[in-house]
Amino acid sequence: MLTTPTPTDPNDLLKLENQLCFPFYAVSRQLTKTYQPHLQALGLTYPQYLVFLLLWEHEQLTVKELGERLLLDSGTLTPLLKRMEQKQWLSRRRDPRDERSVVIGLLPAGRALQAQARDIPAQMLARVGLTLDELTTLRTQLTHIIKQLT
Amino acid sequence: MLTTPTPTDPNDLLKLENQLCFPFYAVSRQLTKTYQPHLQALGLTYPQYLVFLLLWEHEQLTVKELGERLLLDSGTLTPLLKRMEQKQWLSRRRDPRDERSVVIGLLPAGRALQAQARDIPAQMLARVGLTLDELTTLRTQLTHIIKQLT
DNA sequence: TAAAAATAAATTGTGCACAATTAAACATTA
DNA sequence: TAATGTTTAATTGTGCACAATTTATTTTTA
Repeated sequence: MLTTPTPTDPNDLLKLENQLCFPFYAVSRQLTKTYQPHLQALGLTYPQYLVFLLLWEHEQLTVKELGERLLLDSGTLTPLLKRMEQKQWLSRRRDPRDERSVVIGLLPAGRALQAQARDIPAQMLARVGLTLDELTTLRTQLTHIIKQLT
Repeated sequence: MLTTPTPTDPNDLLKLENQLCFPFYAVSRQLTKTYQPHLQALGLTYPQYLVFLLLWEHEQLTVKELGERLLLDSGTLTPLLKRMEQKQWLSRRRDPRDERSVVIGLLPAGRALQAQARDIPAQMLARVGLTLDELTTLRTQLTHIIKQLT
């Protein structure tokens, strides 16, 4: 045998179908598009929805804390939060005890959106067609990859 | 027993940690960041790299075909391809047999990049720390989700 | 405590992503 | 074949993402 056992083209790894990362990139964008109609009804974007998920749970968080949890920096968050502030959904003020920090606080109009968002997760789950088990397993794997890369 | 068997807060589904989609969103962005140093060395962005993966394999594709494979529309592709054209990596010309279509063709400078990109997939694979088996299984699942959502 | 280092946001500039609209070419059909 | 409808890109406008730099504040250290 002079040929290799599996005569693989060395360029096979550079084909789109063999990429690991493209499926992640594609799924992420398709998921965001699937959220679109639900979120549009509330007048918010997907990243803004993520900010609300945290604020509905915590009421108050600094920009730094939001950034750590969402893996976003101030270059992304500052303009995004300013847009949300303009809609009276949240407040932005310097922490008096540390003027470097900006504290983001949930306002009544923002709190009121939670009720309207309540059914979104279940509707999304139905749409992707995964069982709760599959979803949990997948989430564990993804969380592990995130930890690996961060 | 007056309480439910598993007394779950109805708002639990609206917590970030219980989201399906955030991990996808986060993994996708972290992966792109991990590509960054490799791609920067070649002077290209991640979406531009994806275009090259297709052109290295097919030499010529219409904007429509690129869009179908990458799930991107002309609003994204047209300016991206114009930037790649400016770097002499590819050509853009109308199809003489159907003037509606624009054919993207690989140019020598673009073809030459393939050699420099050859090691990127293996380095990325090592970086994410998945076995080839895990990767294959994951890719199958993701491809299924994409089909489900598209 | 004065100088140096570190931290937190904001700013600047580039490049996607995508919805919505427009324009041109082609196909269909009345 | 003229009118209608469809297809393909390009355009316009908004909102992320992120690298790199800047500014203000706080902490550390000499």
